Amino acid sequence: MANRVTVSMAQHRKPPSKVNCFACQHRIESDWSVLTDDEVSLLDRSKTCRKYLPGEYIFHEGDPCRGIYCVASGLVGIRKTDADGNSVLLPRLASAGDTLGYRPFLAGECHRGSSEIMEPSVICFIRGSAVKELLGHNPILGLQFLARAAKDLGQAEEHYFQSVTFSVRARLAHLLLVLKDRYGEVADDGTLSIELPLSRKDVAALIGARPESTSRAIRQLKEDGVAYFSGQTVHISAVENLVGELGADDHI
Amino acid sequence: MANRVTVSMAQHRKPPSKVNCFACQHRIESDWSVLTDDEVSLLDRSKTCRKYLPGEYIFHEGDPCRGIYCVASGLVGIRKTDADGNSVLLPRLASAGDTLGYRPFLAGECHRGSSEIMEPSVICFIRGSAVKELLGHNPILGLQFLARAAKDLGQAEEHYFQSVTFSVRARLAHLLLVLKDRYGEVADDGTLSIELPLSRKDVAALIGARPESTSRAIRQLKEDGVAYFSGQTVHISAVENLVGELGADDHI
DNA sequence: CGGGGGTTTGAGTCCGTTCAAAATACGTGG
DNA sequence: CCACGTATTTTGAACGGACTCAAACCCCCG
Repeated sequence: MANRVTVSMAQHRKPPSKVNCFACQHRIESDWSVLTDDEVSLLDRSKTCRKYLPGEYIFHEGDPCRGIYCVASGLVGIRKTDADGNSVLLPRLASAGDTLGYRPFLAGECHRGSSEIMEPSVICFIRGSAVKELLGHNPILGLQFLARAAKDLGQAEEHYFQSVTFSVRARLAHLLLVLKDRYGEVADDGTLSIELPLSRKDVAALIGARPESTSRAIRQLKEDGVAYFSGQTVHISAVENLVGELGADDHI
Repeated sequence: MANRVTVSMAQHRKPPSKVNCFACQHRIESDWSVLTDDEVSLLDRSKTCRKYLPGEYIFHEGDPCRGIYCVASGLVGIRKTDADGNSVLLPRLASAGDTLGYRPFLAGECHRGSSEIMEPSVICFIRGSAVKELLGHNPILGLQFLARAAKDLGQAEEHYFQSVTFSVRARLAHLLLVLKDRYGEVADDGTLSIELPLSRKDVAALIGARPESTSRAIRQLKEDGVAYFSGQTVHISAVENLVGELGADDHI
């Protein structure tokens, strides 16, 4: 039902740039769910919200980290660029309810990547002092963050492992499997279709490959009947095939 | 003073497999430094210690995570293996004072890699219930772990980035730069030499490459006068050269 | 009906892998 | 101390995947 309300609101007007933490439905299933009313109130008072459009940046590599960001709606990625201009998107997209920049904040470091808006988004910034106060006040919040960090660390190590052992094609298949949970829809005939929130270039950056290589991998998957790309949407007849791309390649 | 006692003990006999947390000199510069005496006492009572020899495993991929491990001495690596038998060492070696397996424990997951002993080691196992109790009792410990996890996450993402953008040669150079802090020694003439605690195969697994490729990269570095390998020791005349391998390749 | 960016395709090259063989190091027993 | 067998490391040649550069294509928008 809450879903329905949101949808109808979206039809009337864009999400307001000033978000109310109490009303924020994402909060209750985020790390912030453990806060008391008083603490939520502090959180609410300590934040500033802003709308962003695709291509904009929230912060840049090397910027000092003065607090953390909370995605109220939209989608944002972390981009890292090396000296030669090679650019990579870290395989950790943040959407509504996700916290952004908590890693450098907690490690006491500068931002190590630039956060780039991929879809129109509303982002809340929470002052570092408030985060510190909340962490000191409510130990459970720290444990929430800890579990989150531990999960993200596992993901990151998994991605490292895959980048070293998987081909571009397998990494693409894996990306589709991840995106299907968030952007996939099952049609009446049971086939799965995913509406990618990303351009080809960004898909490439996400799997750590050039756009050309990604394009070829896309064609291969099409030729082998695994996934059919047309524009931003992907059609998949059997998810098992995608999974098969990861494990044992094709051994009898 | 506690320092002096430990050192003189080490001169007489091998480190005892039963380690005393109070006397452990690594504790004071680890996450556990924030514990009170009572808490250290609990820690001490809740642990079991064991000696391990190279090639042994502390735990295996898929094992349930029943607690965390503390490296009293030695060196251990985390190995991940895929369906085809490809094996990779995560670029996160644990030596004396480091905590092992805290990630799956805090994320509530099974072990995602096997921890393999690289040097003769003494490892303490701390019961999960005790860790939970300590975390609930002393919020600062949670924040310590949080900062640790945040740092490790940064490292992991950096390694992902490098695996995608760097060549084998550059990754090897980077590994040397990391190992020099722990295993490097500066000779009288100012040159640096590193005694690698790893076989070639393990060096290869650490940078995510085949031994053959690693061997060729080693030869290249030798031919270009950057680093001279002979057996397990590496001689480096100018560290700047190593650093140069990372950034802008050779642009004038 | 043109631009113009993003995407795809093609050809050539480079890097890293694979497979196989030689060389070196290492431990053990004579 | 040397000889021998094994395991590790290095080398070589051939292959393959991914990258580079360049051109063609497509789609969206003016």
